[in-house]
Amino acid sequence: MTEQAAAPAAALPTARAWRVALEHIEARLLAGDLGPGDHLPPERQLAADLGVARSSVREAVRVLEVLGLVRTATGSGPNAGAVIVASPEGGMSAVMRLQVAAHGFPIADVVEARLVVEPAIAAHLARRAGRDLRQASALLDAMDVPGLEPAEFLALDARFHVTLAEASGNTVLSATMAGLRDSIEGYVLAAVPNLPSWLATSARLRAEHRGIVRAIESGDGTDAARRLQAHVAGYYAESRITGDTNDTTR
Amino acid sequence: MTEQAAAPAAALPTARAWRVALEHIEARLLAGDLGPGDHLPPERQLAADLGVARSSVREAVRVLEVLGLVRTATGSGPNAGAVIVASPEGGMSAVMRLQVAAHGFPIADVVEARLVVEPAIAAHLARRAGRDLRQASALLDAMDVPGLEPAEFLALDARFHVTLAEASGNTVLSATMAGLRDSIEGYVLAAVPNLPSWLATSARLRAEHRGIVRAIESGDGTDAARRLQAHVAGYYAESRITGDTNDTTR
DNA sequence: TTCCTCCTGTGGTCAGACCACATGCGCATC
DNA sequence: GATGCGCATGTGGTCTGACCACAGGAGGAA
Repeated sequence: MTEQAAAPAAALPTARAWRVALEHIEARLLAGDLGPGDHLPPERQLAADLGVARSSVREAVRVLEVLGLVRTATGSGPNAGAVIVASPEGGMSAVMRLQVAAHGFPIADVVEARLVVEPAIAAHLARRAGRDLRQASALLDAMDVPGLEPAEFLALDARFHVTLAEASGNTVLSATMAGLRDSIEGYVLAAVPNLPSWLATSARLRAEHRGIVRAIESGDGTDAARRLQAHVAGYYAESRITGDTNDTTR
Repeated sequence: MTEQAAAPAAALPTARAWRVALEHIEARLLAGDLGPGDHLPPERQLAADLGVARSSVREAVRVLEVLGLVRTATGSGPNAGAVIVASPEGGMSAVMRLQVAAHGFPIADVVEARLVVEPAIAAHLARRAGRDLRQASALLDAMDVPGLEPAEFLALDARFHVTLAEASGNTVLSATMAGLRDSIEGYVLAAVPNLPSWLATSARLRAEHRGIVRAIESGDGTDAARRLQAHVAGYYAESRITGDTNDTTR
């Protein structure tokens, strides 16, 4: 329906100017003409080259910025301008977070996706040679500090899970995991009061984390996946996360 | 260095206007104030309310549009304006496709992500009660038509895999799968000439598809996952997909 | 009652201007 | 000749105001 771009070829409804700019940049990326570290042409020049207004170019650049493809900076010099960075975490988080906010992604689906994806990552990680779990272990040590606030603990917990995904060495998997986790961060925090006992729960989570790391290190992918599945599912069941937050904090 | 945004708290560097608009809309979404089907306020009014220029509001709306959260239309009446739609496929595809183009997502990582995610989806689907694979089966029937061009066949193949993900009933998983598949579509097509024999390969793919559906229908998640893993891995190995396309077609 | 016309409000785009900022050249000074 | 400082320059960020195309609906004319 919205795919009029794939329509025959007759009377294309005057390609929108910002899309012209976006596709121009995408084409230059695909052609290898632009790559990480390179600067986009100045907005004014790009506008002149493409025959569109600068505001249209800016809309395209804005999209690229939110998607994590470019970083913009004012001023002059090598650090100024729009630079290709290709850091996907921000973009994945943005799309998932906003889709959750707009009810395009039900919370339950995000949780379920974690239950599908994360054990698979753990199993994959267990099979992977040369894995390095020191960073993840360091986070577990940090979580053993007594007296942590739930918010602090859960922040470390989130980092732990994302770090595991990063240890897989796969940018797509880690960015996806980061997005999944970020998109429901607010809801996870809001559901803490539902827990029967924060102390008991946090202790259990810490023990489960250690067990997961141990399983991965021993190369037992099946066990790691099973433990991770139970770990994630258990917490969500206990905290009874729903979509009713309405406490946006910021 | 560029992280002056994370500075103490003093003299926050004047939040960028477009971000103000974006966060305002996100907050209204989170608060349930806006939902699918609702209209965003007119750009001019939103600009006046927030004390920013209309161009800044437009940048925010543009981001939302690319992320698949709103659909915009000119004119007047119920269908005009910016309407919340929350269709995630477009946004996921956009972020993944552009990240691949900018070398933020190596092709190998996308392929590997499929190898991790898709078998997990299949296993999850096999365990799911009330699954409906009729649509997927119909696609397989369509792929049995003799004389299909590789491009046609692969388009159906892509639809089959995405349809399987959709059958899981999980919007996050299906949108992710769609994004993964879309992001490397061009490369898959470009690698067809690498195949030793298209006829033999397509025949094998068709047989494997049937086997996968059979495994899922029989509820054997382990077998379904194993078959899907071998199916995807086998094709990529045989077609020797690389990141060297440089044939952007459009 | 029906039909047609024009008014209205919407997004889409453009043009031009100004600002804040970081750099680095070039001049004045030592 | 070496050194230090100030301003020209070019960048993104923002605002203002204008015009266009379009779709719907109100209102008048038949």
